[in-house]
Amino acid sequence: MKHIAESTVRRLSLYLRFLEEGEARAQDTISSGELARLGGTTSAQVRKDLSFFGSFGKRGLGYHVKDLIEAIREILGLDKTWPVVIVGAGKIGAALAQYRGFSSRGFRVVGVYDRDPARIGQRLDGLTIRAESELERDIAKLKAQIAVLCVPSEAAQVLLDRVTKAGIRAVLNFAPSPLRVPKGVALRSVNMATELEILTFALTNRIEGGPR
Amino acid sequence: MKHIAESTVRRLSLYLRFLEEGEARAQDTISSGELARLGGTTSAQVRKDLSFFGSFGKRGLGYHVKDLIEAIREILGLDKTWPVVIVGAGKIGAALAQYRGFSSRGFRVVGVYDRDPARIGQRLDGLTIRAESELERDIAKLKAQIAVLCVPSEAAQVLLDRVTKAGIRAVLNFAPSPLRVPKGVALRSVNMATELEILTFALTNRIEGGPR
DNA sequence: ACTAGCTTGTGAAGGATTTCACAAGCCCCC
DNA sequence: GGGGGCTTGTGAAATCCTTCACAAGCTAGT
Repeated sequence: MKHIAESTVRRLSLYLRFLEEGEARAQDTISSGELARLGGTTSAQVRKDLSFFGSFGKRGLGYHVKDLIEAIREILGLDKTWPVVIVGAGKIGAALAQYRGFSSRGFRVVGVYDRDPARIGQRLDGLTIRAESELERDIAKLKAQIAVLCVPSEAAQVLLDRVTKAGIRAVLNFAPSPLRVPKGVALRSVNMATELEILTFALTNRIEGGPR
Repeated sequence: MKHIAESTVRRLSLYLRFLEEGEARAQDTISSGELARLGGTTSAQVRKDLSFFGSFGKRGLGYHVKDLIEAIREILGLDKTWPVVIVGAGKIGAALAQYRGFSSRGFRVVGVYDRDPARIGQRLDGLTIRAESELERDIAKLKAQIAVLCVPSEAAQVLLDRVTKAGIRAVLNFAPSPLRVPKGVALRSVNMATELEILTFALTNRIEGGPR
């Protein structure tokens, strides 16, 4: 397959949300124009995004909501349930472990890990915080391929190396430090300070409308 | 000033982190090549990014670490302290209110707000959770221009409208719903599910190396 | 069956961002 | 004071992404 831009994947995720809302309202079909309006983009963009993966619409009618939901779920890999482990049960890790928005989208948090003995054994929702030393065994046993890293910067690279060796293929990192991943492992980093800094840049430089 | 790409601002924030680490190690100068290696980009990219704002280096030598730190801080607007209000004291809001990574970068959380009477009055670090009804008065009094929105989707637009009316000029949103902002207000949204979905897309489509 | 009115899918154009490549400048050493 | 070895700053080229614009196709109504 041709290379797909990250911006395209991000928009597909967004369209999926609108489609699911439409489905909940018993909406039958939707046009590229309506999806565009909801997502703050153009109808051509919506059609182009979808066209990378096939042709899902009917000319004159638009897209059948249920069919398009199914198609995008499959494109994004959401047609199955993904077990996710959360590494680090501090404030952020604990918050994410209990975040409802994951389960509704096909993700299931199957383990939360920490190195602090004071935290091990505590319960978060239906999960018990486990010792970091169990990570390797659990990842293999649970066949988890996705890890969310919520540990301090100093510990991030070591833990990333450990989980990738144990079989993790994708990592969402919240530590504000650059990480190296082995080839074949996908990494995304979310840096809260950077997000705020993009905002202060906009404020400082008075850009009309600001970034999106 | 010419329009600056968001990707450029994001990288500047990253360079700043590396420069601060260099400063902590008493490093005196740094080349675009070294910054590029740390940030996973190219030296030409680093130089181009900086060139939009001026010329900060010395040929043959590189950039003076302290000077460049100061320059980038000024570009990003980090040469002052920004008061930030957090709206919503659920799991994510509470975690962010106590997040250390903000204060070290010039942000100061000056208020945390919730509508739930059970939460109002509870303490988070040095802050007391306050009633949402106090938002307008406090934003004016504290001259806060930045708000972090950590409320459920249904409440997000209403609260965004309220805080922008009260003087907020930039919003970092964690609710997974699209928001409309008045002109002149900057908005960024972080959607945890979308981040994971970009990863499952990469896993499903076996893209070499995956997204960054 | 034909027409009017939409809407898709997609090449081509346009715009934005990244990479290339090199002249110009600085430091250090001899 | 001059030369060698680096490194910056920046136009130009290349690549990537978005928007344009239109032929083709579907539905509904008559």
